[in-house]
Amino acid sequence: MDFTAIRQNIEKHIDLSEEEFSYFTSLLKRRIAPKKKLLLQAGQSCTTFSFVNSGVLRAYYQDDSGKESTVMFALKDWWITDMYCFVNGLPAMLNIETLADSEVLQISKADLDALVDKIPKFERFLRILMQNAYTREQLRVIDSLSRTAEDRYHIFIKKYPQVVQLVTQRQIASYLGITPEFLSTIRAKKANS
Amino acid sequence: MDFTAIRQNIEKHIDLSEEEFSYFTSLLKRRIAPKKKLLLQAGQSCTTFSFVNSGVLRAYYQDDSGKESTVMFALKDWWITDMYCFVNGLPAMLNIETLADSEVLQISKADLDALVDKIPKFERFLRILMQNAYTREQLRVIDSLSRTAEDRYHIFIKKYPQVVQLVTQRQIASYLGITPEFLSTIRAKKANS
DNA sequence: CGTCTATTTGAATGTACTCAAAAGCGGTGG
DNA sequence: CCACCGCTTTTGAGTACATTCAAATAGACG
Repeated sequence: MDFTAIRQNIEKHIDLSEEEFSYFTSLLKRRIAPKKKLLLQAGQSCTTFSFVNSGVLRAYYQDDSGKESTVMFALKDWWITDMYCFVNGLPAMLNIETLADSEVLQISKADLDALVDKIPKFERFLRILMQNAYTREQLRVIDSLSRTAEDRYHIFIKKYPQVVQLVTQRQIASYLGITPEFLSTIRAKKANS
Repeated sequence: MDFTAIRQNIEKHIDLSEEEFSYFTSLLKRRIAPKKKLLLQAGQSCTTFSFVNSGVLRAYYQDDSGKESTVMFALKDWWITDMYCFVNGLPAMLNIETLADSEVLQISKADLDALVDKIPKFERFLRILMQNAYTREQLRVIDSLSRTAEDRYHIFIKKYPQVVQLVTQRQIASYLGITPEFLSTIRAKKANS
């Protein structure tokens, strides 16, 4: 298994000895999936937290009418799960699918709980991860409250240019909370200006 | 100073000895403010994290045109700050105002950093706080993407009935991302059904 | 009691959606 | 290699949800 990326990801925030790191990696399970597979399905128990080693994933909510709302995209170096259901031990509300052939490194909730008890530095690591996730979502809320769909689209492509290359416009539309048709008109408008 | 509420708040998640707790409280500064005062103003440096001991606060973003978007309300037992700017040492983007006479207990960023180094249990406490904040915001994003304003209003009054008593409809509208006029028509509709 | 702000109501407008149909694009099998 | 299939994107017409602006009414506070 290739732990280069995950090691860098963690050591951006905490320092680990070789023993600590190899204990950590002993808890990881590698999982690969081809494009268009569900790694997590709404209703299933959500007991793993995944680090993206390669590929592209998308977490989305699907309402009763079938409409999808994209919660997040995850490229290499991102962590992804249905955090609400993961921490509360509830059945997943979200679906997580691969948008390309992907490889993830997964840790179970039980192992993660044991890890933070054994090595408190991981508690800090997770605190920082959660802090960043919180502030990112809060900024997204502010954008969704204060800006038009057109502005949000331009902010999105500026903030996540790599994602734009890898996902469909339908998926971007569902991240922005608009229809694919309306996103198309926004893009047409931009082209003529 | 009355530390009953903050002690309970923390001991919901971690256990502290008397020494640990009194070290923690030695870092707190009490601040009281009458209704309609700004505890934090956009542009100021944002170096404190506040626990609400009594009263009601509101954090909001104000765009260039003057339009306000409410990010959160905080009642007794809530923690509030402009987290993004607090953790990154940036000037505040948000304003935080009292909606009633209020008392908060504040800890500075420097003291909080020292605290988590000294007592790792606080790292866990903050991790849980951030986790809850993250999942709460994520649910809010999902609601804002997948539901109409009318649904979001009904969800809001069900989820935060105490808040509804204490804040104006204008403020609720700015939390939902709609105009006060439109919230009024939603309410009228509900009354006739 | 008077003033100030919040809320309501209504008309006109704009932003975004629905539905339908056409055009584009990528992958697969013959 | 290209023809076809399925899916995505575009385009357009009609509609619904939400905003703006203005004015009336109601509440809160000194």
